[in-house]
Amino acid sequence: MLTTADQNYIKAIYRLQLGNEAVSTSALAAALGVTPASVSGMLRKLSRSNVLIHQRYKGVRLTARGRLAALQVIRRHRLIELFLVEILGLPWDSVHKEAERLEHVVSDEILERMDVLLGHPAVDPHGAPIPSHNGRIASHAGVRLAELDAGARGTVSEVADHDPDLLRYLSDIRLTPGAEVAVIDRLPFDGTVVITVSGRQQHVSAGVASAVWIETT
Amino acid sequence: MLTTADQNYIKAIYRLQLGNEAVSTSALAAALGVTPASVSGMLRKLSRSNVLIHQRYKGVRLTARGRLAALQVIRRHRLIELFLVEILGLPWDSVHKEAERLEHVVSDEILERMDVLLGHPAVDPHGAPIPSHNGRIASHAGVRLAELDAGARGTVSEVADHDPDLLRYLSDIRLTPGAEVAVIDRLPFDGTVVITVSGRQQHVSAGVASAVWIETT
DNA sequence: AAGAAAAGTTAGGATTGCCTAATTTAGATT
DNA sequence: AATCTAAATTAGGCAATCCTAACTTTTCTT
Ligand SMILES: [Mn+2]
Ligand SMILES: [Mn+2]
Ligand SMILES: [Mn+2]
Ligand SMILES: [Mn+2]
Repeated sequence: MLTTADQNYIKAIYRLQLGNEAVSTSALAAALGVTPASVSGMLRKLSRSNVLIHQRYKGVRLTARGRLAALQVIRRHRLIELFLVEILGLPWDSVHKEAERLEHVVSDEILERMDVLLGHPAVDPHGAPIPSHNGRIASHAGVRLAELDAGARGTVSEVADHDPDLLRYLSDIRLTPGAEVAVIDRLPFDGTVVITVSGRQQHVSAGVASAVWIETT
Repeated sequence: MLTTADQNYIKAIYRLQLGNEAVSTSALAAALGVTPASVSGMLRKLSRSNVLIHQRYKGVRLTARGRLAALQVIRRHRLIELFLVEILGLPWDSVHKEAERLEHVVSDEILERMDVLLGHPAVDPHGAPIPSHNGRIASHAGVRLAELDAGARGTVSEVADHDPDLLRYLSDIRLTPGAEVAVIDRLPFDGTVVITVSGRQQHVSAGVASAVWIETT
């Protein structure tokens, strides 16, 4: 059985591996908030349970089993987030942290009930796709707002979910999944993007703009 | 901070301590499914954090702090059970085990939302009172069905929540909290109780009858 | 290509919570 | 009061997961 720590490591590797290159020990350590030494130890242990392949000094990759395990944890995480927002009415900026704990303890039966109650939803509160039971996941359609040029328009498909402050700010300026956005201009010197969202014109910093994905229309 | 193990120990001591005598190491070990040696170790640790007082070879008692902590965990447990039954629609015989894990990881914010959504309920799905925030709890009104004599009548106030098989059986025969019961007879030789519940006459064994509490009318 | 810097691993240790086996204490029996 | 038994405790270990410090390997710079 995979422990909570195992699941967190596997999930972090999955996220860092998008693009499919091997994940470095230090990147993992940074993502998990532990020391590189701890990561080395855990990787040795996890490779024994065949969820990943670790090449000493070269990095780590999930196996098919590891990838499935990661997607199942992500499914739990995202369903729980949506449940907390939709059914319990928690603010969307706080549910990520909650789901980070609950994803390891909610039973399959409870998760199934949540899924049914939510009507088999396709995306979480931040617009991220919810993987299916067997690890199928919709591919990420969308470009970072930071990469769009003046004249582009589209719909917000997803926003980064980690930072509560950022999420509250995005709520404030209506830059949430589903919102219609038009890019008016991009300032060349610092990447600030000038946009129109729900009728209003806004300036968003390059940092914020790279935390928002747009599906162009 | 109290760990999951700490909380389970404290809760078990609270339950065994009803009546207020000190709880023995072996009783605790049996309740928690660990060895007496493990209990001795944990008691030493817990007494350092002032939730209980352990007199070597004499037994253990919760302090006021420990009692409050126990009641807060019990509050979580019971609210979660009710939430799982009422909102998620899980069967009442399965929620105890789920709550046993979730009680340690659900945040105060989530718990508060559950409480509101459920309308500040007074009892859990098995009829057990839900302690308040600050550790106030309704006293247990009711006598075991096993102790009633022919002619007695009343309402089921609570049933034992641990055994799923027993709970399914009680559901089957309608002997659930709120049900009206009349005692027709009690067989002297083995304690079997003959009752009427929702129009039907039933024989229940002494074991079952001692798992059901009745508030007599 | 040599040396320095960065990245990664190993060694050794802490903590938590459990175990078994050995020992000690309390309480009951004679 | 001595002895036996049952209960409880201590001693010594193990697995998981983290840490710091020391060492090794890879990569970058010159
Ligand atoms: Mn999230
Ligand atoms: Mn997590
Ligand atoms: Mn229960
Ligand atoms: Mn528990």
